[in-house]
Amino acid sequence: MTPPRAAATPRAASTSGTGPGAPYTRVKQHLKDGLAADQWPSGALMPSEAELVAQFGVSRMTVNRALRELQAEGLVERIQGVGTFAAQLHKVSSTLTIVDLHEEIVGRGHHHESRVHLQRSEPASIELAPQLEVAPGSAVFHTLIVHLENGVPLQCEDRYVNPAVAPRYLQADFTRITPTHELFRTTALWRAQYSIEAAQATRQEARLLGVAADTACLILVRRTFTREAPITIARLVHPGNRYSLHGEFQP
Amino acid sequence: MTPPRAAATPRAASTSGTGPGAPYTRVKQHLKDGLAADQWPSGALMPSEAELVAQFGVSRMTVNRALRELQAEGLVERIQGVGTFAAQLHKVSSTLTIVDLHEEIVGRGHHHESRVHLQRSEPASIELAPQLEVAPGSAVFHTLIVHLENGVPLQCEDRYVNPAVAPRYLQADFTRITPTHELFRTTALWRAQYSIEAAQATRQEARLLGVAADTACLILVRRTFTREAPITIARLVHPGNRYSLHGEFQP
DNA sequence: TGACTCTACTTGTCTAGACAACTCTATGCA
DNA sequence: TGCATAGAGTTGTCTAGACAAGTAGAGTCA
Repeated sequence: MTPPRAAATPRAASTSGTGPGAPYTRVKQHLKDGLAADQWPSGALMPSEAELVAQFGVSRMTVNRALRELQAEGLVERIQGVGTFAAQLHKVSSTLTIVDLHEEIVGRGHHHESRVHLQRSEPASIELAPQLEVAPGSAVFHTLIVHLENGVPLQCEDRYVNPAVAPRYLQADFTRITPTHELFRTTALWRAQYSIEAAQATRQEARLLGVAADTACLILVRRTFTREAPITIARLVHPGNRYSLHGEFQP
Repeated sequence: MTPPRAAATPRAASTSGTGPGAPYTRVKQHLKDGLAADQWPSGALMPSEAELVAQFGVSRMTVNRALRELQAEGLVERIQGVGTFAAQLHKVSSTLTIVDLHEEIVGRGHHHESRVHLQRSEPASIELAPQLEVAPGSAVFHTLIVHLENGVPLQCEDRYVNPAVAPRYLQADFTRITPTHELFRTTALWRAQYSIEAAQATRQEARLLGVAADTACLILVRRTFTREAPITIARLVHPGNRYSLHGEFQP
C-alpha cells in the first residue's frame, strides 16, 4: 500500500458547488487554502487525483490541471506512482521578478486593498535627485501606499517616480491599480537594480504595517530604468514574520 | 520541416524519428525553436491551435497544453477570441547570481578569512533527507563555516552536501577555498532554488557571528541541483545591519 | 454615415475513457 | 529465509468531442 493519507476532512460541502470561477480553479483554491491552513504539513501526503475527482465531481483531467499548476508554483511535489505531497514553503510566494502585487494576491484567491497615504509632487532631496537623475529641488512624484492581503498589511511601498518618464503618474487612482501596474503600462522597463536587506522598519513604516517598531523586516529597494533614464525608486518593506521571497533560476 | 501528417495513429508519431518525449513537449519545443529563431518577431501572430493540430496530428488539448505552458513561461501571450502572439521579452527572470563570497570580498580589496567550525559526515535527518533526495540516515556531508571580511563576521554558512554528487567534498581545505568554489569546480550546476527571509538567527548562529541573539538577520536558503540530483542545501545567515544582497538584471 | 446584427474564428474549459509508467506491498515458490 | 512476481494504486499523458466566451470583420438597415 501507499503511505496512509492524512484523514481528510469531509469538507465537500463548503467548497464544492459554488466556488468562484472554473472548476479547476476551485479545486486549486481548495488545496491552496488547505495548505495555508496547514491541513497538510510539509511533506505530508495529499489527496490523490481519484479522491479529488470523487469529492468535487469533476473529471480527472480537471483535477490533474489543478495539481499540475500547484506543482508549477512549487506548492506541491508529485511523484509518479506514489502521490502528491505538500511542499516545504507554503508561506508566501514571490519571485524577484518584478511582479504586480495585486495579481499575486488575487492569484492566491485573496482580497487586495491599497491604502494610499501619500500621493503628491515634491522637490527632490539632495540624496534622491542623483538616484532619479534629476536636478536637486526639481519636482518628483511621491507615493506611499500600504498593501493589505485579506485586511492584513503585507507591504509598505514608498516610491519616487521620475516625472520625465511617467508624467501622468499622479493622475492614477492607486486604490484601484498598483503603481507597478501603472508604470508597467506607461513605461518601457529595460533594467532593474535591487538590494535586499533585513532591518528594522522606520517608526512610520512600523506604524503603517501595524507591527512593533523593532520587528525584523525584509526590505527591498528597487530602482528601474528605461533604456535612457531611471523610472522609479521604490522601498518595499515586508514584515519579516509573514513574508519570504523565493525564486528560482536556471542558467 | 513540417512533420508528415501522420494519420490518427497517436503513438506512431512519437516513435517515428521526431523529437524526444511526449507530443506536447514536441509542439512546445517546435514553437520555442521558432521563437528563438525569430520566426515570429515580438507581437507577431503565431499559429492557431487548429493549425498546430493539423500540423502535428495531435488533439487540441495537447496543443493547448503546450501553448498554455509557453504562456506561463512568458514566451507567448494569448488573447481569447483573437489569437496567440509572440511575447516581448521583458519580464525575464531575475538573476540572483550565485557569487563566491571569497571573490566578492577580495574584489572589494579586503581580506577574507574562513573559520571552519564543522566538517564531517553525518547521518541525514528525516527533515533533511528529502531535500537532498537521499535515504534518511544515510551519510551526508556537513560543514559549518563563518566567513570574515577584514576580521568582521560577514556570513555564517551552514551547508549540507549530497555525497553522491560531490564525493570528495570533505577532503577540501575550507580555510583556503570556499565550499561554493569547491562545488562549482566539481559539479555541474543546473538549477538553483532560493528563499530569502528576514528573521532572527539561531542562538548558535548569533554567537558565531558575534551579534546579539535578537538581531535581525538576512537569511538565504539556497538549494542547487545538477540536471539529475540535488547538490547541496545551504543556509546563509548575514547580520542584517552590515550586509545587503544586491543584483541586477537586464532582459 | 452610423449603429446594429450576424458570422467565422479563436481561445478557455470540461468530459469520459484509455493506456503507459512507476512504486509499493503482498503472495507464492524454491 | 530469500527472491521473483502479481496486483493495486498512483501519476503522466493523449484523444475526440463539446460548449462557452470573446473578438473582428462583413453585411444590413435606418
